Amino acid sequence: RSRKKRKPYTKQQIAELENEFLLNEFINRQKRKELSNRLNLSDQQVKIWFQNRRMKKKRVV
Amino acid sequence: AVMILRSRFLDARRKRRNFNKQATEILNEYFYSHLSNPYPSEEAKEELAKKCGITVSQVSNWFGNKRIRYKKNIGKFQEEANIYAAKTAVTATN
DNA sequence: GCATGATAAATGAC
DNA sequence: GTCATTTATCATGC
Repeated sequence: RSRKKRKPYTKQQIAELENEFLLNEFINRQKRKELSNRLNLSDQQVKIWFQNRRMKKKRVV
Repeated sequence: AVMILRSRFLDARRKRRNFNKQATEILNEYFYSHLSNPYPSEEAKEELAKKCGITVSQVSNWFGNKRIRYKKNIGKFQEEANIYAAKTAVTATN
């Protein structure tokens, strides 16, 4: 099983993800599904993005 | 558009500055003397950070970059590896 | 022009 | 879920 190549997201995708992150840092399945569908990202990608985003927030000291 | 420019401007952490030669020496010494397992523990990272005058995160970044770039092109680092191998060999005999 | 440090996707341990 | 990583990409130094 080969590793998926890292692909940077577009400004539009990031903007919408950030906007949702402001509303709630933990996204539920429902919103995750609708958001991933709208942004042409997989459900898994949105989930991972929120995880990484929470780590990033913590990292800023 | 303004937000994009602002976010990039605020991303000052990316304003990179090279480490001084002494810090690089210390990091390379550790890396090449632990080449079989170049994963310093949290305590080792803190010690390296203190010696080098950088943060623990910067130590982690350095090892992350070093591991992948070494693995990707061992030949390019061969000379460097020999230098530090000899250096640690000398200190070991003393 | 690449070397280098930092950050952004993606994986895996736990 | 967190979190240390791997990997590609970005931004800067020189």
